[in-house]
Amino acid sequence: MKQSQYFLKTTKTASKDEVSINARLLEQGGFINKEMAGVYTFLPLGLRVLQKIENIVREEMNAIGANEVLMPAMQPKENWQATGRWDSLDVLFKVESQHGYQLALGPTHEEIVTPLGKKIINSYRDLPLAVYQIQTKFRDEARAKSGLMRGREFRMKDLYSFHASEEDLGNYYKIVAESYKRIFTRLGIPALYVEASGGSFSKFSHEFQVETVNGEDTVFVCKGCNLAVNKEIFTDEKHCTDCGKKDYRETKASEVGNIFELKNKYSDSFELEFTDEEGNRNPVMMGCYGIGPSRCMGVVVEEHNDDKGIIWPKEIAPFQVHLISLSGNGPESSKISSTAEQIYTDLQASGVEVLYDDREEVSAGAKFADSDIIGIPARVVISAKTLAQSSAEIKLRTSSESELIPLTALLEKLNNV
RNA sequence: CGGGAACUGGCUCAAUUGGCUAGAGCACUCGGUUUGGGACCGAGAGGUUCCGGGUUCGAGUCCCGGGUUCCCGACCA
Repeated sequence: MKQSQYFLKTTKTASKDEVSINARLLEQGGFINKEMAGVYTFLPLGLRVLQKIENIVREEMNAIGANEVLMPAMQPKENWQATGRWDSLDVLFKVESQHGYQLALGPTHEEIVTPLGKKIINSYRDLPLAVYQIQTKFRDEARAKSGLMRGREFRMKDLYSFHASEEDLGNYYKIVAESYKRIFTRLGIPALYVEASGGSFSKFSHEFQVETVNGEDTVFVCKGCNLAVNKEIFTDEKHCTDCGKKDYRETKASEVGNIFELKNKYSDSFELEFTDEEGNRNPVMMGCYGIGPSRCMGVVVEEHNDDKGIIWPKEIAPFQVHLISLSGNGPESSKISSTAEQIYTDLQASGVEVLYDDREEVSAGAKFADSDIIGIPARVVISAKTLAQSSAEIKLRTSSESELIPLTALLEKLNNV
């Protein structure tokens, strides 16, 4: 992508009353634009990151046998009344149609997926099953805060599983937990596995929490095995569920995922049952499992930055290479431009994702500053200096050192950054 | 939803005790110069000072009501 044609504008200064790092850097870098408190546009650069995160989640969900679906954001009031949550869920957005009926904007999808399960599930032979979606959710938060960390409209991957027994549910729950650990590691935000309350869903649940100084949660981490406990259910007398020790360290963390054993809670509301081997009707055992990709994006920025900007982990960076041409107006100007152009073409042909800063009339310093805040892993500079040695300069965003690479070796080098 | 703070051009901020035609930097347009860390010179465009009332000869500034945003708390399926 040529930067001169990209829907992108960085700014030197962040909005004065934004405090959170992710909001400041993502807005300054031209990744997102705030429309209202807790509601953002994902600009091209930000959308690329979001889609990479979602694709990692998608890959891992597919790998554990879950089927992708897409359920509606607009949901019938009756379904929410059936579970009692039309009145009890305080963050539910209720929409009044001009034609006189009401509906809900989905904050989660038990009210859709459970009746949906009735269309597919009749027999124990139909079980187990798992479906997931990656979708925009709506929650009428009393207080949206901290950029992408708590929005009123946000992206969520929600997975629902259906089982013939609690035991089978428990087994799948563990499979999902392992899948989640892989996901967060791939995103560059390895997460703690945390015992927590289940809220209105279940007595207990497990959260995935990323240790970060600005975290909104407090967790206690077992020094023996690293299993953690959320402050909300922690007591001094508690022995670790996993290793039995009673030695913890306290830390701040941000929640990026949460998994629940719903069991028959929602099956009962919608009479989702199956016939077992003996011909008896039993409620389907359900689990639900959530990850917020947009929130994850915020947490990644909170964790991966320096005083100059964002430092994207390679796997979710919007581009792998930021190619910068410092063509200037000198005698070498056109040669520099044409060399950079050729490198850009070659990189694209070999499948490297490259953002090419081909802008003329922009100073070197401004281009470097932009490159730093955008945070692409590898920066490649073509200038009169580098061409004098038939080379390009490579600098990794994580490093302060740069390296001259002969143009003849550049492509191979960049295919392996 | 309780408490605190803020709101002036696209962005960041000025504006004395209530006083003249509301200023500057960034960004933008034109001309020139410049090209390895957010260059420089000149010219230009850009304003319902969040909204509505009130006090006053006079309100960006004071008072009342409302809105929005950020922060703390509550909440967090």
